[in-house]
Amino acid sequence: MVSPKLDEARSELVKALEARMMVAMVANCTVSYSGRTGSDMGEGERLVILKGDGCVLVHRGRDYQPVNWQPSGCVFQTRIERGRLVVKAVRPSPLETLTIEMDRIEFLSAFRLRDDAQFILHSSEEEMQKAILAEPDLIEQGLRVIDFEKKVAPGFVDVYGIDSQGNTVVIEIKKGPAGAAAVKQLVEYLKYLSPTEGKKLRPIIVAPSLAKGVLPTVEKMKIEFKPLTLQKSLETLQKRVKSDQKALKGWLGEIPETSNPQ
Amino acid sequence: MVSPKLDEARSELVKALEARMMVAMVANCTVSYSGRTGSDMGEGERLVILKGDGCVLVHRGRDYQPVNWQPSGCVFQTRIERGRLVVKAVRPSPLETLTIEMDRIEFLSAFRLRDDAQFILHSSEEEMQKAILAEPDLIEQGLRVIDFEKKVAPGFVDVYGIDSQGNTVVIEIKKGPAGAAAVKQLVEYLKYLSPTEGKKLRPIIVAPSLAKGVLPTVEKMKIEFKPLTLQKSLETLQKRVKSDQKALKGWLGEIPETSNPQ
DNA sequence: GCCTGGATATCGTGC
DNA sequence: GCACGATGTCCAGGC
Repeated sequence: MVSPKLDEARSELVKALEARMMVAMVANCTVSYSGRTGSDMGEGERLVILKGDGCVLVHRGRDYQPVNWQPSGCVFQTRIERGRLVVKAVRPSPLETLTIEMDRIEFLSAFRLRDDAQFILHSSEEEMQKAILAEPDLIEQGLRVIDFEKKVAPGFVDVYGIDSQGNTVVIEIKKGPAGAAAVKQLVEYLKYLSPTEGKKLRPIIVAPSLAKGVLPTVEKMKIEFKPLTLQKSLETLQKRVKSDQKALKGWLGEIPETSNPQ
Repeated sequence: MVSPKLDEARSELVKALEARMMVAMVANCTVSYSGRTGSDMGEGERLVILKGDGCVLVHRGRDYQPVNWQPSGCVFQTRIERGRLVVKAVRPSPLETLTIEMDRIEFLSAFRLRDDAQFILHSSEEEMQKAILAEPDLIEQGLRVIDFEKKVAPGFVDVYGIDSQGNTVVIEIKKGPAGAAAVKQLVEYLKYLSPTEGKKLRPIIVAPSLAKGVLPTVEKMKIEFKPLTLQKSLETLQKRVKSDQKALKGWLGEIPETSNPQ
């Protein structure tokens, strides 16, 4: 619908929302929010999106973030008042209300999206951990991994192992520059771990780099730093997949054309 | 444009992006992201939004958040390859790439949004702080505020003052239930502050309530708790505005019809 | 339900 | 550019 009248737009909107379709509209409007805090915005043209699960987005001409929004689970009300189409989205808990008042609708479109695909996020810290588990030599020659996500009092040790000399190795992984928080966390874990009799406890931070201020602390606490990037981890896992496929070839006599992750 | 051919869609897209217009399209597509981490998503219909400032949003049929996105400042590339319209959005720093491959476009629309309005957010914690600065008696009789957002080693003290007995008062404000983090933050600040000779240091948490588990810590650390809601703060500020207006009336001989905050 | 920790967090501010 | 704090953070997982 291009430039519909307000009552036409309203009936289309109601129909679409009842059918749980997605609605996108471009309209001149004001927007106000009241709930955990409040906001107000005067007249202007915006892209308004209402989804079938009861969420709302109001986008301006720029910025990735919506200027106003409402999460899933809202109840919608529409009415026409003083020459304006008013759309309210009320979220029950916490109680908050988004009110959009439109006086000129450039455009309205409703559609249903057929979409069964899975979204797969390659969480970087997890990939780094997988790479270390698959190839402990990434950290150092002779390291053997004993456990991972090992529970200690305040949380979980990322990787827990023993080096070639029999010392206990405790690894904290960070995907970005390791900051004070990471160091503090590792130090905290050390309080609850003891080395084998006559051996050492070797805390190691694995990350692409160390943040600026933490070097003194790291040295003082005798924490080692082993640089490892996400890139390198992914390469290692890739190689690993290939060598697994070779092994499969020996086993089954063929290599699958395409791998099917997840 | 409804159900355009890929090359028609591409030329319209290029034209719109060059004119820095916003483009919204509904298309069957795959999306992959590579950068700080990575993601992949198979075939499905989605709403794709490209804005004039170089940001991208990919929305599915539900959820407030986009499934994939790219912030402002991206460079767009488009090409047709193996019967698919490929749109790449590259962000230079940090280097990350979002790739959308579309094989069927249901719908494409380009528009320019005229929007000069200001967005006004009534940030709650700030309002509470303003209320305390305007009316220190909200906390207790005789409190005088010395400073706010006062810099101490790990951060900023929300409000810093002296009570009627000459003791130093350190206030941490929370708009919601004050949890362990708030208490820890306040305790941290105390390390870097000393009371006047012969006087006490009084740490106070100001919030609508205390979170469940923190009462023991609060008592142990001798932290005081003063309940204050956003509502009460706003009322106080409102009254303040009115009394300012009365003062103005005495001064100028009139009251403005509507206040114009911000 | 409350609380804790992670995020492709984003975004602003100070250095 | 980097580090740090605030966010209507949102969101999942645990208790």
